[in-house]
Amino acid sequence: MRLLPLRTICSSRTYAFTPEVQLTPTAKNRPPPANSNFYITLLNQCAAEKSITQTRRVQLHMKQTGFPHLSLGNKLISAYLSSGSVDDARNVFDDMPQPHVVSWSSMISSYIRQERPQEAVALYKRMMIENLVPDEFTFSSIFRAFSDLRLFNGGRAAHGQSVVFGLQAGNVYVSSSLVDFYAQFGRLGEARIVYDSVKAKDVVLSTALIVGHTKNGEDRQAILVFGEMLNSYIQANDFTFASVLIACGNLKDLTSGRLIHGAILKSGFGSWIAPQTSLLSMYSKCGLIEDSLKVFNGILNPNNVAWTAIIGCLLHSHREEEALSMFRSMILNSVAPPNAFTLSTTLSVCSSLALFEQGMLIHAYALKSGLAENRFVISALVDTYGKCGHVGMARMVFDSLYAPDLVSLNSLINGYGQSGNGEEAVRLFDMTKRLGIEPNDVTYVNVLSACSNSGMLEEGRRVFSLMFTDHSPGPSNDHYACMVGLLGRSGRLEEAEELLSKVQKPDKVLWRTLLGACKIHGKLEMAKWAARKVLELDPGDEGTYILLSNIYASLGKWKEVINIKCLVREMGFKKDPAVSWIYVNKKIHTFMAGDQSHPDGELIYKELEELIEKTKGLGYVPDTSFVLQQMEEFEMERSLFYHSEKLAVAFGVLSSRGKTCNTITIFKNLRVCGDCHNWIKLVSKVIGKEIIARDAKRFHNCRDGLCSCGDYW
DNA sequence: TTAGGGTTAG
Repeated sequence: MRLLPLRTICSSRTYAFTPEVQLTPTAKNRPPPANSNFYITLLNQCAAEKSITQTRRVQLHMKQTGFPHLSLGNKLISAYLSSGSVDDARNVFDDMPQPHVVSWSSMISSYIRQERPQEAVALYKRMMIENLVPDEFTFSSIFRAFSDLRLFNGGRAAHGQSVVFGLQAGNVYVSSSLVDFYAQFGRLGEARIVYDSVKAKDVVLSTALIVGHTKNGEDRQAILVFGEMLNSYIQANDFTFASVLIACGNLKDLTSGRLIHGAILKSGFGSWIAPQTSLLSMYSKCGLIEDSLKVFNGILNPNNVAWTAIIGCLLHSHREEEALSMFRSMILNSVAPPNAFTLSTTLSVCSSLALFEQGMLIHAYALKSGLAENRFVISALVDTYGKCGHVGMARMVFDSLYAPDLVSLNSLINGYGQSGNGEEAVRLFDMTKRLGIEPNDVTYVNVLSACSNSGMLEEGRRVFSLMFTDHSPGPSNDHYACMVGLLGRSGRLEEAEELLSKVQKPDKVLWRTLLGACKIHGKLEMAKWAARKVLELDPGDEGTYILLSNIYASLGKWKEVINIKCLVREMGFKKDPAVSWIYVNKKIHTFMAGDQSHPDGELIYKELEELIEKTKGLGYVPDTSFVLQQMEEFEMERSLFYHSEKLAVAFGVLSSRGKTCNTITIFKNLRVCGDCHNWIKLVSKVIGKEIIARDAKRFHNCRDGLCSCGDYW
């Protein structure tokens, strides 16, 4: 027997196993011959199974067998698009001499689904250039691309084309999409014309108009369209119910909301997730958070939309602790992981309670899950860090933005303002236009408040004057209130009053701001006048009574204080008691004035006495003008010593002793008292640590006897 | 073709 040369054997093995062989088949290894029907069946299967790999294999097989695969190009495109690979589909599409119109429209709608509107519009324009006739599916998707890209004229031109091709009037698919397009640009008039042009309206078209109205703040109109729809015997679906409930919530129209809740149950949508989510939001907006929780607990498998909704509801109902535990439950129990919506909402909870560590944990989660680049998450982080007194961290997150964002910028300006760094706030404001951002109302409120917090009168005046030249439509009452506050705090009460007189319709906030300034400077007559103005606008404004009584108290006019207190009691008002709190060992410890309920009460009072003695050694003199009740001088001092913020600081000092932490952070629900402020500054010097006091308005970072607010707040 | 949840101030 003749042996084959070794090299030949090797090469034959190589031949059999390398992929090149499969691409250049010989008669022996050629795959079985196939016809169109065979590949059509295969491609249908690939599409049904949504498999990119299988579709690629079939395409490869076609090439190997020499089958003209582009003859089934439209089928291939369809299989790739079903599998979610728009790029593979595009490769086939580009190789085809004349793709079918269905392939054009499928490509366009897939680009839109994948949030690639630019490519969708480019394909649509190519259709126009090549004189192709789009079908109804092309039009029903292309308007979304134009609205996503904020290209109103492009969309309107496409509307014209759809009319020319006879595909708009009478077509609910095209018209629904068009109604949505016009509504996205706030053009409800045009949306209504399109809606009216369709004789045989359906549920989708009606829902599109309802949504259009709610998105543009026309909630009453939305409910009217819903009624029109029902009168035309069009049955609402889950989308419709979910949308119209938004309108009820915005209007706080509980009667309609409840009626619709009943209708949802009757029509069998009671267990559908979108209407349920809308229902819980509606109840929360109507102030019925318990009902929201009831609806949420009835959802079998809440998705991340429902979880986010309930977290937001709890936040808006000021039940932040529960909102956070809901977030924890979501992480532990839900199959749906938190998304950017969830994170920004939960960060807002952290921001509201100034929970720095929780905020950092969510930041870490965002980084790990790839959500740290979402603009909502970023701006929520900037806000949270700023409100936690860590404006440096806020700046770091802001600087990580590729393109600066208006909301983040506003949050950062606010962060600087609250921490007493008005100069940086103004510097950022001056950079705004250079960053390509147009400041809005919030920007001006924040920068003016920052000036007010830092006593920057001239800068405040300059910024305010810019509002008349650079900002249309000029300052609003809120901006005037900032300016009145700034002038008032600087002691220029007459000027503040003069500015106020220029406001066409001053609201109670403006008058109350003037009243607040009068309190700082003990201007009783002007205070009485401002208080009268507030009460003319809102006779039940309890804050005004309290402010006025505080002014009398600081001037020692105890008879008037008692009169007001009686009046307030008769009117049934209850003043929010001052509460301070501190986080120690992952627990919140709250204190009220003279509070003895803490388990470590004795130790805390002992610590407090010692701190008071030590600060007296540094020059602390109790300032009894901050006592708001008539009592003997000695009693006044004692009452000052047991203010809630002092107790919280004493507990903080006690708990941090021997530990490495260099900062003690306390919180107070109202403004920090002036005497406590002086005392806390001195305590920071005594213990050699920073004390951060966050009150209702701002941060006080006290270090070495000085405060970041420069004693101006 | 239509839908529910998100960030800033007051």
